[in-house]
Amino acid sequence: MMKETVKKALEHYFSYREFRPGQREIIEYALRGESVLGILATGGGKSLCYQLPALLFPYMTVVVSPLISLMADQVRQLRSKGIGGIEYINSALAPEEYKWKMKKLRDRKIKILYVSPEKLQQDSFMQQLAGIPVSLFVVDEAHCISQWGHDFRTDYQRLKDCIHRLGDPPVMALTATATSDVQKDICLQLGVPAAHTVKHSLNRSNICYDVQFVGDKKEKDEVLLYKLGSLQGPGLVYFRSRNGAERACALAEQAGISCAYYHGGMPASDRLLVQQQFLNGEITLVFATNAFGMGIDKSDIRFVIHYHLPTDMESYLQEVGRVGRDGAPGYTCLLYMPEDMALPRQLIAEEYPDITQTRDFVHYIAGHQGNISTVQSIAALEEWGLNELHLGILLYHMEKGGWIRSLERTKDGWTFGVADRISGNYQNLFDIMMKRRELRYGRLKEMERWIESRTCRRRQIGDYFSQSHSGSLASCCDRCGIDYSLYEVQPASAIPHTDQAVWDWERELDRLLPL
DNA sequence: CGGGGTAGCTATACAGCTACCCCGGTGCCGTATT
Repeated sequence: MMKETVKKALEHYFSYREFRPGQREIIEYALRGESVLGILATGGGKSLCYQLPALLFPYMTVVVSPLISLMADQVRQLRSKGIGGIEYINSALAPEEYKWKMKKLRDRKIKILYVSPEKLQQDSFMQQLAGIPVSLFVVDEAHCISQWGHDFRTDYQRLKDCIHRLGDPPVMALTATATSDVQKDICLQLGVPAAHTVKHSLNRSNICYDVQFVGDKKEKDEVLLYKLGSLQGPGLVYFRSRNGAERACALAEQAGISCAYYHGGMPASDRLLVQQQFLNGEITLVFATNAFGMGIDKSDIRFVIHYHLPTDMESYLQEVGRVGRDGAPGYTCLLYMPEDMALPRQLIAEEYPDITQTRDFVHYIAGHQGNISTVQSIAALEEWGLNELHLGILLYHMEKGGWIRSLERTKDGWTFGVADRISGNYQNLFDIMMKRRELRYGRLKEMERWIESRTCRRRQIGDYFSQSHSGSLASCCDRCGIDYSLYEVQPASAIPHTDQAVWDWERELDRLLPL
């Protein structure tokens, strides 16, 4: 009977007749009122997993989403299907809009509510939300809990209390990538039994993994330009610096290629424009930092090139995973020289405060025992040289250690209560952060090992996810051999490469001297 | 950490050297009276 209803809803709301692999299983957990962790490859229809049960449940479904733009997209998509009662609440709302939506919330007229993890840490908001019955608590892009929660956006590690305040509704965590460590972290943080995990093979058999070793920056630029000229688009080139993305974009423009760049330092309107143009096919090439990613729902990306290294394999796999979602062959290439390790290493190093900063800040806090205290971000920068991120990390660990409580963000800083008796042992606090940093260096090292390994790259990725990945549809990787003609604009046989033969000499040789 | 840019040096001026400094990612977050 239940099955009948679900099928009907699937057809009625989403116009699908059948579920895609994994969807039914995940939905069934939710309908039974049980928590679940769902791991579905990108483009596998993750949102449907919570949207469908949400429409069948009597009460509201709360969806935690990492990006404001992502919330807006989802709301728009559902509304376009004629589904009502879908709203998001975040800092992007105008005051009147906010008031109006809060009223709608109180009147229990919201069926699916999208919020940021930060919003859930706001006590005034939580008080209102806690008065509304909730049928399901969803964490979309749940790998953020592990990837961002420990340092970049610590509110991702604070969701458990929110769930409890909402009356412990069943939880649904969804993501496209998760190693066993990340799965453990997610389950622990959200109280999902580890056995309630629905996971499908993450092997992307249509992706080719190439790594090209270069001697210096000049050669890297040359290889990049050659690839941009020969590869079939649309394509994406990833950088770890905003400058790098802009520079390469200018270089490509000089070479007569139509393209754009994208990074977090641009005005939102420009970012949206580039994203839209790329989606519409008006631009077929984007030079981007890791800001470009989540919410880019383009299925026909044909190549992803990495000019710089990410800080770990998971980020790398997420980024290359954007290629070929339509199932057609996709080419990925990492351009690498050993010096490239310096940049991600430094990015990791910069993410944590140093020992002096930690000591001074702890001393300050220790001087306010038993009081309500506030710290302004600007003051923290002037006083202790702590940027917004460092301050957030320190407060997060102090909260965890029980030194402070009722931590809340204010307009331009933080407010919190300091415990009566705290040890003030900053060394301990510092060690915890350094342990985390070492862990991140270790993950960068894994990336280095993958690059330098002589064996099949796909197989190693499988090992990384504790799965066995072997089959590939087209070319597998540079260690197994690549048929470049699959990815180039014209088949190599039609137009022999002449002046670019430098990059292709091995293949050229093979062609001239069979066997 | 280490590459890239540049100021400063030399002292016919030039071009070329050195020493030094700079740079390096991801996103939320204000409101309020039912």
